[in-house]
Amino acid sequence: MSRSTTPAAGAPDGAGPPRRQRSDAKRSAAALLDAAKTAFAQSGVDVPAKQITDLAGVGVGTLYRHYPRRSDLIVAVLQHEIDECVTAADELSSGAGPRAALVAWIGRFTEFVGTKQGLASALHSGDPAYEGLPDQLLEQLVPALQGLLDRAAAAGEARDDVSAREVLTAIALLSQPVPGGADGFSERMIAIFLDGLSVTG
Amino acid sequence: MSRSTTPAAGAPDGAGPPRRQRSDAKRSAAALLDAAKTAFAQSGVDVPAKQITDLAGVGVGTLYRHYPRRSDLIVAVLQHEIDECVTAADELSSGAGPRAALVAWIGRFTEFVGTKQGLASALHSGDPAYEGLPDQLLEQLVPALQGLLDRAAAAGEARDDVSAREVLTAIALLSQPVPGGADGFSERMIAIFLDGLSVTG
Amino acid sequence: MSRSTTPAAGAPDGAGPPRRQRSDAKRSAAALLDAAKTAFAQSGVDVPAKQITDLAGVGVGTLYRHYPRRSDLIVAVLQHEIDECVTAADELSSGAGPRAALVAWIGRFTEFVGTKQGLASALHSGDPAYEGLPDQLLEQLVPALQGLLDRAAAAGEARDDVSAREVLTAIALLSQPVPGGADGFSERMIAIFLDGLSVTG
Amino acid sequence: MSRSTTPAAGAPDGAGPPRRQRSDAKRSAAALLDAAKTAFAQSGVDVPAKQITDLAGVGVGTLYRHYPRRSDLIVAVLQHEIDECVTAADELSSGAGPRAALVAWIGRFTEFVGTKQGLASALHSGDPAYEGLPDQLLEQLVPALQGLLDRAAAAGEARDDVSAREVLTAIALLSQPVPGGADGFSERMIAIFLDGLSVTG
DNA sequence: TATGAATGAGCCTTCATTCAT
DNA sequence: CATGAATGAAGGCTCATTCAT
Repeated sequence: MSRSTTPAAGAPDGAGPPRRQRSDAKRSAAALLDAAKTAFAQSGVDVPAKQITDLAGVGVGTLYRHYPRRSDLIVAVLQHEIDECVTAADELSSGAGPRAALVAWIGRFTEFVGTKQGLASALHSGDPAYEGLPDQLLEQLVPALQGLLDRAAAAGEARDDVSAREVLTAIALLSQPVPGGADGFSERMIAIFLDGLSVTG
Repeated sequence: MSRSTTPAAGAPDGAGPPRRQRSDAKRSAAALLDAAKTAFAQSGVDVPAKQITDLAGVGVGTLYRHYPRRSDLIVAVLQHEIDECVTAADELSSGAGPRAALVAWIGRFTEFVGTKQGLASALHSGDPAYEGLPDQLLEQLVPALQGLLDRAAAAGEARDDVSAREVLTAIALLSQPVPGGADGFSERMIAIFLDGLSVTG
Repeated sequence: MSRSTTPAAGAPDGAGPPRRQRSDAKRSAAALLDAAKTAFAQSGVDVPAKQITDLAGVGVGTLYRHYPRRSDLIVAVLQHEIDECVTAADELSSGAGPRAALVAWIGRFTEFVGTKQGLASALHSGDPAYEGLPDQLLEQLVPALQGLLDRAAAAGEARDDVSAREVLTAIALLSQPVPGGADGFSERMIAIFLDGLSVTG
Repeated sequence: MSRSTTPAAGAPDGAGPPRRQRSDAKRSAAALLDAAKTAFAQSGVDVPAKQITDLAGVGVGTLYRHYPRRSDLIVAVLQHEIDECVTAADELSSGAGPRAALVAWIGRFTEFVGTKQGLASALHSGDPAYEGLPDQLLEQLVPALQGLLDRAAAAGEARDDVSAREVLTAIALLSQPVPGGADGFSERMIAIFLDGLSVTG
């Protein structure tokens, strides 16, 4: 009734691709997901929405259409990566030896967690939108690790009084990137932890 | 030479309101430090300044006088606790056995880190104000742990190819509170890590 | 001359999805009109377009095709009801006695206005799109009332120094629903007003 | 932690008064009240906050400090005027004759309502913030009118089966400014209504 | 020195409007 | 013709920071 918006915004960019090709909404959603992943990694979960949309090459409105709340975006990003991680476990479990497979997968997981810095803290922010989220995500990874862990335990190469879930959490913590951390810090600390995990005595 | 150096203990105040007269700026600074510690713990480092000043019972202006930048406050809070932690190490080192002392101090440290959640992420935020800060703080703790670690290594109870600094960092990570974490999660994971640390083979 | 003017009732449609084929644009326009009437009543004239289109079961684009500006929709809604009101006057004028017919029609009009709450304020919003609109709409009702009013005046049952237009406006105002209004408030106040109108002295 | 606001905004306006004189918060609140009154009258209750603050010569923040919610401002504006209206009643009641006083006060009230257009609709918006507000405001005016009404009734100049509250509401409705309204429209319609009110038969 | 009112930049979010399909 | 995804301007609101008192 009152909005007197200027008729059109005109072309925002002479150069870019021929834009707005009704590129099947999915394109936008995916681009946003990707942009968010990058933006979150660079600037944390509180990164301004504008930064994400610019990176994705879409308007803010599009972000809100696909991910009404910030948490929706965060969840989507996490879920997307978790999926990849689970897949990796399947592939690894049918390959190398018990210990090797365990180590390999943990390496993959470490990599994943390493780029998720801020995300974790968002999950614990108390925002009701994340209610049970960490748990839910973690549960998807538990089976992946459990299999590998069982094989190792069966081979006498791992203690059996620790749950896959706990190991997962511990590894996740040790995978956090640290400022003055020399290269391979995470890997070496995780190795020590795994050593402790092998102390079956 | 007879003028008392004490800054006018009996300032004239007949007129004005009974305002907090010359109430030693230090009082404010301390109150703010305390309030910040609490506020940070409750709401993270991004807690609104107002919340801190309200808690401290001072005006915002006072916060800015004592701690011009948010980082100044964060640093102060951390430094304050680090000091207490270092002191504890001194006391412990001259008490129990090598391993016991090590474990005890790490327990103390764990406790400290456990309540600092958000602070850590602030340090890694990339903000130039924290340039080298984590390092600097860590360095103060290194000597504290190194002594305990050396004693343990000398007694054959710890590998010697890991620096005190690395152990400190690893423990700090494992001390992070986790959401679904059962009681004693941190302690148990740290125990496993220490087990790995004892694997001198 | 043998070609049927009916626009291809049997359009080829073998391929595409069973889309609403040539579903008479009128259907959409009508559905929108109806939806708008409801939406306006519920949420005022500023109700988001989306809400109207959802209610009508059409896409936003369709709304803009039929009613480019919000005012077009508002005008259409009002016009639609005015028409019904005028029709009612015709029927009533040839029925009951002077006073009874007048009262009856005003009752009908009251009902109409009562559900138009927000619309009125839109008309007075200063938006050039409504320039002269209220006048135009009002003019259509004037004849309807004038006849009834004249009959009453002729019978000495109404003063004659007030125009049908003014009466119409006054009644419209008194018909506005009021919050704490007891049932029949409008009716009773209008009755008082009509009493005043009868004071021919 | 992240806000990198440019240090200062500099002087927004070379010409204006020497600004920011700590002019006793009340000054701001009053200026805002006044500006709001004007802005509401000109552009309705939904007028952008910026428009109000510009008019008041203060920053947006100041608006939110004094009136956190839009409704707070609306209520304040209304209350302010109600007060003046009530005061007027006191003065009038001890002056002219019964009917004259009644008419005079209603004139005053009409004036008040006439400039409140949009406000009324805000009160009926269903926003919980206005819960009971109209009632509350109305109740303050009821005693003012009741006295005048009683005097008139006692003098046989007004029917007694209508409450002051109802009269108040009816008058308020008739006082609404109408677009094509000739000068004195409200007054004349109200006069007719009052005539009806005098029909004691 | 302390206070807290004022400021305004910046971010979030909604929604009118366009336009590719 | 209809659809609904995309866009981006507009406005709400918060909160860091300054500065008059």
